[in-house]
Amino acid sequence: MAASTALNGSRTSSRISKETRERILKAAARLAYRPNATARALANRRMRTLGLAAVIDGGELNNYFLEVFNGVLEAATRHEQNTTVFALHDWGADTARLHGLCDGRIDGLILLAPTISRPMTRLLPAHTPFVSLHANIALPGVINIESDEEKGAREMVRHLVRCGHRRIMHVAGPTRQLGAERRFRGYRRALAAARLPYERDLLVKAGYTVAEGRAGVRDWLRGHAGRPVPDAIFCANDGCAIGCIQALAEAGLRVPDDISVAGFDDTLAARTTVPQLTTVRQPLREMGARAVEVLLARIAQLEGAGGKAPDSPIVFPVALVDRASVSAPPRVLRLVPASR
Amino acid sequence: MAASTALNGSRTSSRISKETRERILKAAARLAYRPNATARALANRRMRTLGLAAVIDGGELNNYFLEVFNGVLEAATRHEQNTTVFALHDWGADTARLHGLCDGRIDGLILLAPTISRPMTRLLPAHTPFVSLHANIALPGVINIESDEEKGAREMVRHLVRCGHRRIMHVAGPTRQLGAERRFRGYRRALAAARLPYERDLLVKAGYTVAEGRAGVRDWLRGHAGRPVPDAIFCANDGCAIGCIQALAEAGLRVPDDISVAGFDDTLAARTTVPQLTTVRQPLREMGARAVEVLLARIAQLEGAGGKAPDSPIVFPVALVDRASVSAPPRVLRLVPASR
DNA sequence: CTGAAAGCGCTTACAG
DNA sequence: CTGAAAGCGCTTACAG
Repeated sequence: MAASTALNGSRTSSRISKETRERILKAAARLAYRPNATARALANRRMRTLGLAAVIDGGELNNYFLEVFNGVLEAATRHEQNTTVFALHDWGADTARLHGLCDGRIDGLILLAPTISRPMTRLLPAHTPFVSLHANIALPGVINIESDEEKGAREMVRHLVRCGHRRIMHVAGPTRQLGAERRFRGYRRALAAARLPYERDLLVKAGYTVAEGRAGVRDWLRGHAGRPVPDAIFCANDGCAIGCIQALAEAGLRVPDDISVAGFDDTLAARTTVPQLTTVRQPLREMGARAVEVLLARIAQLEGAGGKAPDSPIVFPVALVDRASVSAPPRVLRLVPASR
Repeated sequence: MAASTALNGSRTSSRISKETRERILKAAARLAYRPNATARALANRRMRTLGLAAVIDGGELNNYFLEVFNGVLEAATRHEQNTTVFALHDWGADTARLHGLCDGRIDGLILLAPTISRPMTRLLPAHTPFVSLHANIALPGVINIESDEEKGAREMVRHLVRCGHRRIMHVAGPTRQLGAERRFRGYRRALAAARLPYERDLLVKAGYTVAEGRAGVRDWLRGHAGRPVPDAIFCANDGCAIGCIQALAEAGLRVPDDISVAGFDDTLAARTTVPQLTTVRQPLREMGARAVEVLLARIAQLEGAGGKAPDSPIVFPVALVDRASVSAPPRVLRLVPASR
C-alpha cells in the first residue's frame, strides 16, 4: 500500500512519511521496478490506451490514414496514452470485430471514416466511448469530426475559374460517400455561381485511389479522341488527382502546361509528387489530434471526472493551397491525342 | 472455472460435460459476455499485442513507415495480435521510454530502423523479446531483418550505365546510417566495375526526406551554372529522388527527357509521382510481416512453447523496378540553366 | 465431471 | 502515519 501511494503520488486518506517514501523510491530505483500495466489496468479499469479503427482500402493503409495517424499519435503521446491500430477490411462485416476490442484493452476508440449503415449502428459496442472522423452518418452518441468539404470544393473551382478555366472536369470519389458527395456538390455550386453550365460529360466517376483516378481519366480520354480536352480537372482527392495526372501523361498531356489539375486533402502525396499539387487542405493532422482530445474528454466525463465533451459535430475549416499543378489555360486549344 | 475452460477450450485436467458446456455457451451468448482482456493478460502474462517503435522523422511518420506498417498490421491481424505504435523522437533520448512500454502491455517489440549506439545497447529492457528492422548495429540477442541494399544500389547503377549514362550523380542519404552507407558503397562498386571514375563533385549529401533531396540538388545546380548536368542521378531513396526531381523541374530540367533519376525503396511515393520512379524495390511490406512472425516465434520460444526463432540476420532480396524516370541520355549535351 | 481455492500484481477504502 | 484486507476478472492446479 505504501509503495503504491508513494510511487503514484495518489491521494488517499493515507499519508506517507518522508522517510518511508524515500526508502520506497530508492528501492524502486535500485530494482528498476516497473508497475505491471495489466494489473494496474485491472484495478483501475483504465488501460491508458486508445484505439484507432481504420478500413484498409484496397489492401493497404493510405496517405489519408498516415496524415490522421500522425496527429493521433502526437496527441496521444502528449497525453501519455498508447495507441493501438485496428485494421478492418469492411465496416459492414467487421463491426462485430469491434466488440472484441472493447474488452478492457482500450479506453476509447476512434473510428476513421466509418461507413456504417443506419441499422448497423445498434451493433456498436455500448459501453465504450467513441469518436468518429469523417463518418458517413451521424452515429448515436458519437461526436463526429469533419471539415467543410463543400466549401473547399467551391473555393477550388472558383479558383480555377479565376485562372481562366471554363470547361472544368470533375473526377469524383466513391458514390454514396458523404465526403465525396459534398465535394461534388461544391463543384456544382461553384459552376452555378460562375454561370458555367454543368456538363454531365465532364463528370468522371472514379474513387479515392490512384488506380481509379487513372483508369477513369484514361477511359474518358479514349472515348474522346480528337475532341477538346477540358481546361482543368478538379479531382475529389489527391490520390485520384495523381492517377489523373498519370493518365494525362500517358496521353502526352502535360500538367499544368496543357491542362490544370487540382486535388483535395493535402496529404503527403500532394507534396511529394511532381508537379506538386494545388489542392484543398483539410487539416487532417490537427483533426486526428482533436479526435484524441475529444475522446479523452469523453472518457473523463464517463468516469464522472467532470470535463465536458462537446456533442455536436466539430467542423474544421479548409484552405486552398496553391502549388504547381494549376496555371492559366494554354493559348491554343488542346485536343485529346489519338490513343497509342 | 467451468466457464473459463468451456469458453477457451483450454486443456486442463478438467473435462466439462456437453450439457454444462452448452449451458455456459448459451448464457455467454445471451449476455454478450466478453472476457476482460486485462484480467486475462494478468493471469496469462500475455497481452496478445505487439509493439512497433518508430522514430518520427522530421515530425512525421513517412512512407517508409507506412509500407512496413502495412505488413506488420496484416501479419499481426492474421495471428490475432493487436499492434500498438510508439512514436519516439530520438533513439538516443527515448531509449529509456522503451522501458515504460515493457511493463506487460506488449508481449514483444519491433524496433523500426533503430540507430542505437553501442553503449546504449545495454539500456534496452532485458526481458522483452525484440526484433529489429534495418538496425544500424547488431543489437545483442535481437534478430535483425534487412535487405541486400548494396546489391540493389549496384544493380541500379549498372542499369543506368547500360542505358548509356556515364556521369552518374549520387544523392546520398544520412551520413553514418548503415543503409545509406551500403547504398553509397554499391554505387561506387558499380562505377568501378564499369570502369567509370568516381567523381567527388557528383556526390550530393542530402538525407532521406524530400526537402533534403530538393535542397541538395538545388544547391548543386546553383553552384554549377553553365556547366554540364549529370546524365543520371541515383538517389538514396524515393523521398530524396522526388525532391531531386522537384529541384530539376524548378531549374527547367525534365525527367527523364533531359536527365534520368532513380530512387530506392519502392514506397507508395514511387508509384504516385509523375513520372513514376524507376527504383530498387525492398519488399518492405513483406519485411514488416516477417518481423511479426519472427517476433511471435521468439515469444513462443521464451515461453518454452518450442518454436525456434532464427538468430542470424534475415536478409531479403531486392529487385530493380523499371518505370518511367530513367531513359537513355538525350542526344544533346544539357547544361545547368542559369538560376532564375 | 465439478467446484472451491489460490494466484496474477496492482489500488484503495478502512481500521488501528 | 502505517499496514492488513478485499477486490479488480480472469486462469489453473487440485481435491473431491
